[in-house]
Amino acid sequence: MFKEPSRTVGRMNDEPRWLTAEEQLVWRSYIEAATLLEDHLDRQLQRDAGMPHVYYGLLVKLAESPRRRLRMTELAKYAKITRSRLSHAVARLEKNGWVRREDCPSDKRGQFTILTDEGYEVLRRTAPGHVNAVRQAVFDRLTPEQQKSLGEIMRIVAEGLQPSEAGADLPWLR
Amino acid sequence: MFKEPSRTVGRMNDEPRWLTAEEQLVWRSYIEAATLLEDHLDRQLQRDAGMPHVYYGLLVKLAESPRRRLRMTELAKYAKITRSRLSHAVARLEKNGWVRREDCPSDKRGQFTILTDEGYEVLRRTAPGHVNAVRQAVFDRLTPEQQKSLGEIMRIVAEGLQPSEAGADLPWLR
DNA sequence: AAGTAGAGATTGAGAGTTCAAGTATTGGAG
DNA sequence: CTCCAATACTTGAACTCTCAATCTCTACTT
Repeated sequence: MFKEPSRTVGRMNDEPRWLTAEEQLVWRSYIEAATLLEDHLDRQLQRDAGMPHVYYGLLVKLAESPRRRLRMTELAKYAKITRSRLSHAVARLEKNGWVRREDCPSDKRGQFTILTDEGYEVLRRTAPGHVNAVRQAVFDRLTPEQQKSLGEIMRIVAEGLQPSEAGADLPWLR
Repeated sequence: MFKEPSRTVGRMNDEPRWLTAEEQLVWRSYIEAATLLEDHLDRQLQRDAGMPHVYYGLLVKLAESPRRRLRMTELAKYAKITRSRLSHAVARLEKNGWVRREDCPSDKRGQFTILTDEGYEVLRRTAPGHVNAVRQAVFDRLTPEQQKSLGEIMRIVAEGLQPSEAGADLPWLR
């Protein structure tokens, strides 16, 4: 990405393992596609649903949850965002009337975020357009094998970046 | 993602083509990995280099360019970001002394962004850490086949989202 | 029964991004 | 040569995100 791999022989090698030419191409493709895609979906949803992609994702998670509600921390975990970011997001969605908060009865610190009927309606109205955008940008262009492959690859990458559930209490084993 | 595919037979079908269960899993994995990864790299670079991932990418593009300079529009195109975003970004990088501007002699509207020695130095110092982060998060976890596959897939997706160069003037052929 | 470390969530300020509108310049068309 | 649509880039305001507090409440621990 920035230097040639060193051909150093016969001595300690502190040289970082630079990306090979092929790896660079892969990485570049990834960055470009990810940037363009997120950008594309953000614009699509901003235009058609009045919110960025992340916010849409939050509503989807809520819609899929029992009683259309989730605790903040849970929602944050599912959406892979920080609690702080979620707080701001929910504040905004609440202002839109798409979501409302409710105190958790069993834990006074806790808050539920609940998808309102209005929020559900927004989702119902805009989901088709969004699915269509995703299809056009991704699935319609890939063979079934590539789709499967993409799933496996991204699952691996995601797992590597999570505070892994299993064995989380046995940090010395990681 | 939100509804079951309809089994409608024998009439016009306006029903959007919802994602199948497998497609949903793929998409979910993609979103999660992409979110976690961008987040991870942003944090890593913010900590070690004092800038977000996109800004780092800009410096890299400049470093790779002849005379370490690029026209704004060009740089924006390479980095897949809008000119507006780039303007703000360059303003910030300029304030850091990592980049400077120069007027284009042949086109008075034009501006070059030029990587300063100081900017180059930041890159030299922080590149190893960044490459390492990328390796750890991505390449070290994937087989060579998966790496190749990822490259092909993302190249396809990226191409689909670009204002395709070739035939751009023959929109009816697209 | 306090005392306290930690969990759940929010806040505000600063940094980054978007969108629409702005300025300046260029390359033709007539 | 004049006009003007298109290009190159910038700007400001509104919005979003991050980071470091902060606040409240819970669950121990002693």
